[in-house]
Amino acid sequence: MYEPTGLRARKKQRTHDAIADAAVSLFLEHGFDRVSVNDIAAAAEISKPTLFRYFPTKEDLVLHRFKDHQGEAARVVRDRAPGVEPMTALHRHFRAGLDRRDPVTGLNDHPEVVAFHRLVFGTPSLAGRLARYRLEDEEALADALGEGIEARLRAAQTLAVLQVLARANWQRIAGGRTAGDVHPEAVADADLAFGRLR
Amino acid sequence: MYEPTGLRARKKQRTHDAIADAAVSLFLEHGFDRVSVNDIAAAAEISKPTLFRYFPTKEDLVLHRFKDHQGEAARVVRDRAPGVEPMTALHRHFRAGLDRRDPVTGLNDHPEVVAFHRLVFGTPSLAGRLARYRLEDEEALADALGEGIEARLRAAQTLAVLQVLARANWQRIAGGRTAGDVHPEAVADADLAFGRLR
DNA sequence: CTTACTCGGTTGCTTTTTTAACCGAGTAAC
DNA sequence: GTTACTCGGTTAAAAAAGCAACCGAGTAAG
Repeated sequence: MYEPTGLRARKKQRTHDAIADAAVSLFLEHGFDRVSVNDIAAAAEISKPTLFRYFPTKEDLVLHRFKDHQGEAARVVRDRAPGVEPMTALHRHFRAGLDRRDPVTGLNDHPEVVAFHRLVFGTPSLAGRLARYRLEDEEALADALGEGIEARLRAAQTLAVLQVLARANWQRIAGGRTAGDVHPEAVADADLAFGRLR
Repeated sequence: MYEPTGLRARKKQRTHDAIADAAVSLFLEHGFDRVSVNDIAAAAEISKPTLFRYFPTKEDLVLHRFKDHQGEAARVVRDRAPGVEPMTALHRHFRAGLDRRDPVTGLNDHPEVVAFHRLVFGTPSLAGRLARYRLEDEEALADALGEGIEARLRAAQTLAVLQVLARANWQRIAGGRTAGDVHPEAVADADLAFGRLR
């Protein structure tokens, strides 16, 4: 269990971050469709093929931030402590996300995060790909929950709930309120939603 | 007459500078012999073979600054305007160097330059290589001045004069005086030396 | 006298990056 | 309806960089 911290790995990490940072900042400034991959490569001082070696598509330049959370629900269920119900584990996990203002919960009022959110959901192709990611998440969660149609239904309902909760939080933030102000309602919403889910 | 300003060239230039800067600053801090090429490579965040791809020897990490001036005297003579005597061209060139405080004239009191000077002439292996560079300069200047033993003698005397002038200036600066203060004497010395040379 | 360092410098092999050219789809000009 | 763009994305070849292992000389310990 060793991670190579050689020059190669370090420079790769830096290149990756340089590309992602250049891309997001250009997208936020001009909009996703008005920035070409050539512009990004130039800003990051790398060539176009190199850009595509780090990110398979233009959309991934934005969506890679969600990739870290890919399959998270399934993982939470699979790694839960013995004796804990799946829905309880997911509830606690979401609650912890709220407490630490994890952007995926929608409860984060940093200007960058809000602008990033607006970028993603204001760009159809990005929102579309995000929806497809959810389908994969659903499948993975279904597998973690068991077999058959019942597991699938519960997985679909769970992810739907998570999305509604996050969206509700985000809309409140977008309305001008602070994360700290919204937090109690967000917790209450989550309690209610997960209670109903059980 | 176009210079390729692609990514490749730009990054090469940056790597070159990063290595040279890291090396000189480490040398100034700890001394030439107490810094290994491994230390320099680590500080510049490159591998050892890469370092030697940019600089053939450890000494060149310091002396590359003089390489820019390699063969300068010969060039000045060869490119002089028609009707101008070789020694006159060299005299004017040196005088111009004094006016712009070119470090090779010794008339520069920037702390970095002084420290660098002390580094070079306080390290035997470096001073030695620098002397060998002078021999090449002499040959080139001799070729520019003509053929036969006479041209060689004039070349040798000329470079000797240049070195004496620079060393005199440097010693005055090392004594604590400023470049502006020393400048008139440096000009007078040069006038005298080149007058005698003709 | 061996053993085991360190240091300047090199060698071969692999990985990464650049370059220039290309593809297919869209789109504006004439 | 062709021409000539631009854009997302790919390909092949060549340059550059990383890595590990080595060489030969020096040097200190036992």
